[in-house]
Amino acid sequence: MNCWLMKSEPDAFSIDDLAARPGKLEHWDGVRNYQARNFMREMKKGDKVLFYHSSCPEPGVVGVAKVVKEAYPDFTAFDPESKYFDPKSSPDKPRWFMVDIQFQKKLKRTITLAELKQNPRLEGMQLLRKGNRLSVMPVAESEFDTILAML
DNA sequence: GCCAACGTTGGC
DNA sequence: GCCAACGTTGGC
Repeated sequence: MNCWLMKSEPDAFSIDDLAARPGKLEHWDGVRNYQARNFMREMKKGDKVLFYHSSCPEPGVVGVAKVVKEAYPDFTAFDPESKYFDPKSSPDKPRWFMVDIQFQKKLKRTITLAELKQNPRLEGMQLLRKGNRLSVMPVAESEFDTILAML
């Protein structure tokens, strides 16, 4: 069992949007970064995901989801109408992948980035590294538990 | 809106 | 393979 953190801009797709989806399911399309893609390909069914809101007034962890479908080709890359279209990706040779996640819970409040930074137990977290821009990244299980215990 | 950090592209 | 230019991310 691995743990992950996935970022989303709440204006584009928030934890409430996930909770409102039929079956509370969503395919995580649009990742166009190789490192993030590689992490998604490592994800296993049942892995836990921290849902993080970025680029907003109060960035931080807002909920928990789980992986319900392992990596498969991101079909938005094949669609010329999509903003995620990539002519270098094709159904025979897909370059980009996505996973499906399912809503588990919304936290009673946002555990803010500022709080995470103040917690000495989270010092090593990839999210807190300077200049970090990955939208998908691994989280140690101890860090995952530490964060949820901050509620 | 600013800016630091990082990834990607493309000329050489 | 190097590196400058450019685009994007994301906190503030």
